[in-house]
Amino acid sequence: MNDKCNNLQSHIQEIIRTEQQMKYNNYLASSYESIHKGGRPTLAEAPISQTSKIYVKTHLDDKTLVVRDGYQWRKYGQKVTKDNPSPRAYFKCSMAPRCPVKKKVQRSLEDRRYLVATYDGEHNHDVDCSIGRSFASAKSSSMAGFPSPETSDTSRFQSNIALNLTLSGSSQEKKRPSSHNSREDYDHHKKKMKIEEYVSSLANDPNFTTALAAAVASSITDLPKPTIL
DNA sequence: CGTGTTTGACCTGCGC
DNA sequence: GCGCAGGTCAAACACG
Repeated sequence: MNDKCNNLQSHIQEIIRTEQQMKYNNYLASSYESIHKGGRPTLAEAPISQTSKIYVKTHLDDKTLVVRDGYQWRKYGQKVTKDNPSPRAYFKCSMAPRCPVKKKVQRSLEDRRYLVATYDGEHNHDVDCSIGRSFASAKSSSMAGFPSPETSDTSRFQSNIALNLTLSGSSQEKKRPSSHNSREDYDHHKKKMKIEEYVSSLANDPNFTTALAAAVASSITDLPKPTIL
């Protein structure tokens, strides 16, 4: 057990170094953005619990601008903005008829592998699917069920991980009722393939393994969670 | 047929 | 007042 703890501790040191590297990368991205947004309130100035921003890693050739966060969104517009050649997509929360939450999704100018999702407002309802709940619980200890305001790079980092965990519970999969026989088998197979794909991508995702290791470590020991300065 | 997406038009706020 | 850019609307369209 002690050996395992020692291994974990040394692994956590690596994790912290990795996070610091990520923090630096994210800092570059946000600095670039604030410079180019001119006049836009800085994130620290933005009202807490009203606006938050998360970064989601995607494939470069993925043009869907879809950020799967456990909620159901309806796209209502798309624009190409002046400071970023990638189109910005506008979404409204469609899980509740009167939910005021909106989000904007645009590929990061600094690092085009990342989508930047900006959330506006607060949900007046819960996530009603199991995946959504797992999304919320994945963030449970330090975050609410909704992406927290971007007050630190840690939150952005954690949001990124949480989002990757929700991939199989997208709106695209939620509504088809189960049918029978070959159709059911086909759907099941398809779902299985998808899950395997996600699991494989998670396994290869250093962010995920990092967070997993930290969670395991903190549950075994009383080590504080890694923090970013 | 219901639901979600696309996309051009329109609205609004801001700087000059 | 004008022009620009971001945000929103809504008709047309696609899809299951």
